[in-house]
Amino acid sequence: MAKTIQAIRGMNDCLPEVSGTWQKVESVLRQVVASYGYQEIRTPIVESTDLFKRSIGEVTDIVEKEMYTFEDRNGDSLTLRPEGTASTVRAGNEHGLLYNQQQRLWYMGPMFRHERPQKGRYRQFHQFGVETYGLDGPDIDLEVILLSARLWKAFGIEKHVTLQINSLGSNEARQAYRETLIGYLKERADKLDEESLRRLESNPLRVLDSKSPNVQAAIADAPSLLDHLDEESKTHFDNLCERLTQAGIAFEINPRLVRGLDYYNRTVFEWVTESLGSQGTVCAGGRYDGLVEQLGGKAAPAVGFAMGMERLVLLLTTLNEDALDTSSADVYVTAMGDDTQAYALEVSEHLRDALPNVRVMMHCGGGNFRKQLKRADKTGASFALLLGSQEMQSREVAVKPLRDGQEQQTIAFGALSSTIADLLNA
RNA sequence: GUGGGCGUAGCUCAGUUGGUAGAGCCCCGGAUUGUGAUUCCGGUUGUCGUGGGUUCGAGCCCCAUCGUCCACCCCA
Repeated sequence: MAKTIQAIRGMNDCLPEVSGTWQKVESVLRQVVASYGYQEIRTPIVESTDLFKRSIGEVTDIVEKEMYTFEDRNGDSLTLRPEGTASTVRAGNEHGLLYNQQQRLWYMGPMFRHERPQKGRYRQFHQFGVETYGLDGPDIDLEVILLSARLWKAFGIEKHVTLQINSLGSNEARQAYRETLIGYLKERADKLDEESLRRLESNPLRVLDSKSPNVQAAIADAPSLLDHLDEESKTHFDNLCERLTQAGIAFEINPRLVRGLDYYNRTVFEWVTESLGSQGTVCAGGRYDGLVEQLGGKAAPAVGFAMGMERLVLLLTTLNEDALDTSSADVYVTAMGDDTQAYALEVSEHLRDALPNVRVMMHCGGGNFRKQLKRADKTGASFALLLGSQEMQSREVAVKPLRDGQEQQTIAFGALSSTIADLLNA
């Protein structure tokens, strides 16, 4: 045998046993965003490397060591997109969608980051995201969070996710706070671990959510970001919290919640679950009012979020194992004898004409009824149609239920589609 | 990038102090050539991840390497 070739590390095949779940997830996502009037935007998977350097931030891990960057044949540096927001803003600017306009957009597709694979973390992964532009009030922050909350309900997992929110304030206020925090941390440098000392230089706000109990104990009384907000951001945040409460959305204010991408300001939020191991953030987002201008457009406020679809699917399948529907047919058509083939085909095509949403699979490969019914059973079909010379001569069809104790019945060809429709709905 | 666990049949896994490879599932055939899922009988499944080393002899011990899973880190 020739040597086999494997998929690239961290890039997974989506096999039939889960592809049905993915399709369901995708259709629920589309339906919910449509119900809020959001429109889809599709952008290329490959972008100019500079786009991500300028938006995500030069010194972030994503840009420094996780991007799939390569040189095009003409020498340009290209990158497989590691996230969706930068591309959306780039496309919006390029086509004038963001110039003095309000936009409510969504996207869905594969993203690429060269990380060590782990549960809920892969090198090619999929994000579903929502981005809004031209709206600066807390009302749109609320809408975006409300939309995400509706998604959990639609998937029936609202009990397994919790909302955490925070405000990063204006860029100026955050800068000032950053200096204060660095001062505080440096005073306690002897109590910090190596990891935190490194972060002190690269991203001091990240020290706040260190997992080390020793570090947490040492910084228990660290100054809070929320006490250092500028007036406008504080009003914005208080207003959002109030509206969330009015809307009946439970949330937890987490002053240590910071985002890993540089472009965020003011509102940030995360939906977190306990059921996924260490990659527990299933959806995260916030406001990024400076990015549109930073990428060359006319300044426009923006809020959005992104959701990890692998994490969502993982959550759905671990919480609800028997919800997996791997059946491939509703009706399985069997035929015995060579001269019945044409009749079986006629029956199958007739059903597909009359009932386009019913999955009709016709047996191929011959064999006796016993063998054909074994196949029928394996597809998960609810009914088998048995077509032999008797049925063909009388223009009838034997309908055999496979999933419950119902009796087999023989009906006229003309009554077939309506009978099948009734049986499947019952 | 760092650490730990695991790599044996298509799948899930046994495999004793080192003595030449096993079970269940799946698949195929039959009991039953016009009736599945249940039952019974029979059968096929292998570069033991890869490469080296130790040994009379390695699935087992040693080294390297690749893959995979989990955690750190990072993030959705």
